[in-house]
Amino acid sequence: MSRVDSEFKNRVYDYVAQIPQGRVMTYGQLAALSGAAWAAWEVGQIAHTGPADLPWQRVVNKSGGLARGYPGGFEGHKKALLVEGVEVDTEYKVQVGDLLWWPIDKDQNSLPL
DNA sequence: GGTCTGACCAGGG
DNA sequence: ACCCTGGCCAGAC
Repeated sequence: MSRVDSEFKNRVYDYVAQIPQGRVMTYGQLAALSGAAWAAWEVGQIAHTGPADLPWQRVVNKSGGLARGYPGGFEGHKKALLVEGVEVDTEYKVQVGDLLWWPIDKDQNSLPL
């Protein structure tokens, strides 16, 4: 069995589904939370091949950069984010420092899962 | 079966 | 700040 099994995938799906509108998460973050910190790349593949009804536009890379392979390319990704009220600069990046979502409530220090 | 690529990341030069 | 490398894995040829 592979080290990145369907369990990992399902966790990624769960986390992505829980990202609130207007916030973002990173690939590495999702990978680490799902139990495979080295599998950030896998998360990208999962995003590419996974269910289209999940808000993949809320997933960006560590620098806030958008995804090449998003349907419609950078433009498509940018548009999808703008609809949600997320500002995207001319370099196709978002302010990840302000918008990054973390499933742990920092104030209450509790886990929603 | 080997080899290459990829919606990535961290570290070193 | 840039470019390169190693890491690890799944899919496509």
